[in-house]
Amino acid sequence: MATIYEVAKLAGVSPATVSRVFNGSTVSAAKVEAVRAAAKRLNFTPNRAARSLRRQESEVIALVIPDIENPYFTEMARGVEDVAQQAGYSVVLCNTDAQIEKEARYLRIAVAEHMAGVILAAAGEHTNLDDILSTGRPVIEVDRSTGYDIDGVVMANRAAGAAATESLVDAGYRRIAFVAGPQHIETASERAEGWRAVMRRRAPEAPLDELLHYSTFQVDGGREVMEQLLALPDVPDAVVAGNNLIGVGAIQVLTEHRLTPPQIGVAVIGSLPFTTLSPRLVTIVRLPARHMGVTAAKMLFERIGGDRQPARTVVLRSELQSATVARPR
Amino acid sequence: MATIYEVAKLAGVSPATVSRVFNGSTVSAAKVEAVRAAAKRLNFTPNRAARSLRRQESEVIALVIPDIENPYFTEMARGVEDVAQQAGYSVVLCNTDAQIEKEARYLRIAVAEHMAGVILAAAGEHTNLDDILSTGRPVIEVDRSTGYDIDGVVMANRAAGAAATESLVDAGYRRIAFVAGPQHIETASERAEGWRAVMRRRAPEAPLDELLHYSTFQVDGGREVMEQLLALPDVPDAVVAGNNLIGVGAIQVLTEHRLTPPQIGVAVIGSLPFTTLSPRLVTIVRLPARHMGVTAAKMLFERIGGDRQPARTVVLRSELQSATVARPR
DNA sequence: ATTGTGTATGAAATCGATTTCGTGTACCGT
DNA sequence: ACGGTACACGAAATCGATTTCATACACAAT
Repeated sequence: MATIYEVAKLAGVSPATVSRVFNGSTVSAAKVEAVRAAAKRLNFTPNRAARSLRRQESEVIALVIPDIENPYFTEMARGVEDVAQQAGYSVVLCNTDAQIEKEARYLRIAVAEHMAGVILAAAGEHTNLDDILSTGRPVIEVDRSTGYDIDGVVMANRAAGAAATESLVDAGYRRIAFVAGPQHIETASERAEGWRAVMRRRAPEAPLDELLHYSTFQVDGGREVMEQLLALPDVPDAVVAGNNLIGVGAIQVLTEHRLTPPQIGVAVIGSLPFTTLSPRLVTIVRLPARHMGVTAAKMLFERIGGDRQPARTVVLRSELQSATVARPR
Repeated sequence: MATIYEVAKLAGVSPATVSRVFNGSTVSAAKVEAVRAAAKRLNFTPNRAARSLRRQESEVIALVIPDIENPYFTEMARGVEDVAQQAGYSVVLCNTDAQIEKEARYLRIAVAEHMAGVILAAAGEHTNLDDILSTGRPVIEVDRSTGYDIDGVVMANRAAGAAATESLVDAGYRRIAFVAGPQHIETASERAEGWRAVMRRRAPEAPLDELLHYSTFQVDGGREVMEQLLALPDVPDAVVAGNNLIGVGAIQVLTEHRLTPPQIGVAVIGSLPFTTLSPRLVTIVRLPARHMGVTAAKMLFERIGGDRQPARTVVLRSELQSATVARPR
C-alpha cells in the first residue's frame, strides 16, 4: 500500500501536490503527469481512513432496513446501490430485523464512522434521530416516516390500498378482508384506510371491523391470518394482502386449501417477484421499490453535496400490474 | 462528537489512559471509573476513522455477491450479518451484478478502506485477488471457488444435482432436461454433472446432449430455455432447474402453458422462499444458504483473529425439502 | 540499603491524507 | 517600470485514536 509520501518522492513533488492532483486543484500539467505516472507505478490508492479522518466524512452511506430478506427492500437496496456506485460511494447494508435496539446500534455506528448519510426505513415508531441529526449528517426516510422534519420518499399507501380493493370490487367481490401489517406501522394503517374508504363507498353492507386484521409484514403473518379467515363461519369472498409477504403467505394457505382465484379474490399490495402464479388471476398493485431507492439516494447525495433547502417528501404512486378477472357467477 | 481529549480532560487523565480504558489495558480502578463517567456524560463514541487509520484495520467486512436480488444471496447475507453483528462488525454489501469490473472496484475499496476482511461470491472466473491477498487481508470464498488457495464454503453441487435428478427418476420421469447456469461458472457445471451421472446410470437411453441447456442464473434465463424446451419436437417429460431463479422462470412458463406437475416433472436446486406452489408437487433441493453465510463469517473472524492454519474448504450438503410425487400413468 | 520487577501513567510519536499558510513567480494593467 | 492579482507549490499543522517510550512509584528479593 503505497502512501502519498512515496508517490510524492517518486514524482519529485510534495505530498500536498499529490493530494491536489487527486482532488482537482490547480497543478501544472507537467507535475500532474509526473504524479499520475508515479501513482500508477506504485499502484497507489488513497487511504480512505486517513481521508475520512481529515475530511470528517467518508464515502460510505448506510442503508438501514427492517428486513433484508424481503424482496421489496432488496429491490430498494438495488436502486440505492446503483446511484451510490455512480457517485463513487459504498453502501453499508444494515438489517435491523425491525428491532429498535439494532437500529440504534447501526445509527451510532453511522455517526462513529462519519458516514456521509443514511437512508432509513424505520424499524418502528420510536426511532431516535436526535444524535445523528445533531451532527448535521443527512438522513432520508423511506417507506415509513419517522416524525422528524427530514427528506423522505414514501408510497401512496392509501391509494395503493384503495386500488387493490377497487380491483376486487370491480371483479364482483364484496366481502373483502384486509390483512394489514402491524397496526403501529404507518404503511400498514394507511393501506388499510385505502381499503376502508373503498369498502365504505362500494360495499357499504360489509362489516368492516370483522374484515380488518392486523398481523406482521411477513409470510407467517399472512399464513396465520388467512387460516383464521378460512375458519370463520362467514368466510370472506376475497382478501387484500397488506404487503408482498403477507400475500405470499395468504396465497400459500389458499393453495393448500385448494381454494384459488377466482374462487376467492386475491389482491396484493406489492410485487411478488418470484412467484409462479398465473398472471391475471391475482390483483397485484406494484410498488416502485427500486425507484424509491433511486429517489432517496439522489436526494441524499443532493444533501451531501450541500443542498440546504427545506425538507421534501416525495410520494410515489403505485401501479396496477395485473387485475383480478371477473368473479365467476 | 466528543473526542478522547475532552473525555481525558473531564476525567482528569491523559488521552492515553482513556484509550486504555476502552481497549482493556491496565488502568487503576479509580481512573477507569472516572473515565467511564466522563465518557458517558459526553456521550463519547470513538472515532472509527481515527482508530482504523492508526490500527490499519477497520471493523467492517465486505460481502461481495453477484446478485443482491437473488434470495439465495440475501439469505446468505443474513447469515453473515448476524455473525458480524455479534462480533461488533458492520457489513458492506457489494453487489457486482456478475461484472468483473464492479467486483474489482469493490475489492479495491475494501483495501483502501482497510476493511478487516472479505467474503466473496465471485462474479466470474477471472477474479483477481492478488492485490488484496498481498495486503494480508483474509478473503473467504463462498458458493464458487476462485482458484486461489483460501478458505471457502461451497455447496455439494454435484450431490445436489444428483439428488434433484434422482427424485424425478424415482417419480417415473426419464427424459429429464437440465437447465444450467452459465457454463463457465463452476456451480452450474458441477450441478449438471450430478444430473449427468444419475442420468447415465438410471436413464441411459436419454440423449444427454439434447437435454442439457446452459443459460443464465436468472428468471429470464429459465423462462427462455423453458420456452425452447417446450417448442422441441420431442418435449422432455421433466426438467431440473440449476438454481432457484431458473426454477421460477421455468415454472412460470409451464404455468402459462397450463402444463404443471405432475404432467411434467420439475425439480429445483435451491429454495423458492416466496412461491405459492402447492408443496409436494415440485422437488426442491434446499441449499443451506444462511448456514453458508454463517460458516463463512465465522471462518473470516477466525482469520481476523489471527488464525494462520492452512486454508480450509467447507462443503455443505443440500437437503431434499420436498420430493415430486409419482408420475401419473 | 540496594537492586530488580512490575504496574500505572503521561508525553509524544504515529497512522496518511487534506488543508492552511506563506512564498515565489508570472502576467496584467497603467 | 511598478503595484497588484492569480497561480503553483512546499512546509507544516491537522484530524482523533493508538501505541511506544520514558518516568515514577511500590513492593519484593538480596
